[in-house]
Amino acid sequence: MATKYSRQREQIKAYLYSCKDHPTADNVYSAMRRQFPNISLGTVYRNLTLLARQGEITKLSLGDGGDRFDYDTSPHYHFVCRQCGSVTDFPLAADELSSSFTNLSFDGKIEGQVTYFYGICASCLHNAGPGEK
Amino acid sequence: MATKYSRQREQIKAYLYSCKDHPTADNVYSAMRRQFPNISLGTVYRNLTLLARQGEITKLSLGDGGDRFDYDTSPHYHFVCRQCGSVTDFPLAADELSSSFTNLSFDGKIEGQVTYFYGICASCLHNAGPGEK
DNA sequence: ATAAAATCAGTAATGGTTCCTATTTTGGAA
DNA sequence: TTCCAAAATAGGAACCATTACTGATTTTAT
Repeated sequence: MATKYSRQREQIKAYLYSCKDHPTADNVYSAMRRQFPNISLGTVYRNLTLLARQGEITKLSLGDGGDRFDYDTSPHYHFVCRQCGSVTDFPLAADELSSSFTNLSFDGKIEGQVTYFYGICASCLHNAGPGEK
Repeated sequence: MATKYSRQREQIKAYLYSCKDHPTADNVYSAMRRQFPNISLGTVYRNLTLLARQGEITKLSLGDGGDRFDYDTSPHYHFVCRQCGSVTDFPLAADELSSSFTNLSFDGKIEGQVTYFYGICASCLHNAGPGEK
């Protein structure tokens, strides 16, 4: 259970911290193969899961496609483009949403909330103009 | 493109409308096999997808496990129990949350929002008391 | 140095979902 | 009614993301 050092995990973390986007496990795998040609996809998954469990990164389950991973663990929201699939940070302060439900009649223990927005991103909106695909 | 009648789809819809929980495609498949022993899982998926596209039901993608389907298409939220996996309606009026983000500086087209809550449901909380599994 | 524990690469297995094909059902028109 | 094209079906293969298993390798405390 004690976590030992591993070059692979170190690089995975470094890669995530260098990313503005929100890569999938497969994106990370592709990037890692440049440095570790023999790295296994399982290794990528294991380390992403471990890092997420330790709170060093966040795992995003945004419906379609694979899960994504975010180096930014501060509370914030995301926007998913229905057309190109891109995931970007959403400029809405996290607690603008999450504050209102403190005293409602719910009998279970509320631990958290998942919220994301979807639609068409700016880039796809502009490219759609003159009828191109 | 014109939708034709089908007994299977009719029964799938009837089953969903009789459900208080939020069954998965496989739940629906199991239920349908009682009436159509040879029904195909593909048929269930195709019809659930069709009904969702036509707005007669709602498809819920709540992270873990398979998608779920809800006969109630009115805007409302859900609570997912992290322990038993149950999905229940969440007693928070939908527009208490969804109103705040009209005039923020976002350049894309916002079409919708996905929000759900997670934690431990009342039943799991109570059963966990005396140390049983 | 050494040995236990953690991690690894490689690969098989899983679960949920979609896709394909030949056959059957539906619904409008002859 | 009967005929026909479109839509739907059952069955099964294929697909994708993820997890599980294995025996070899690396890390780290002694």
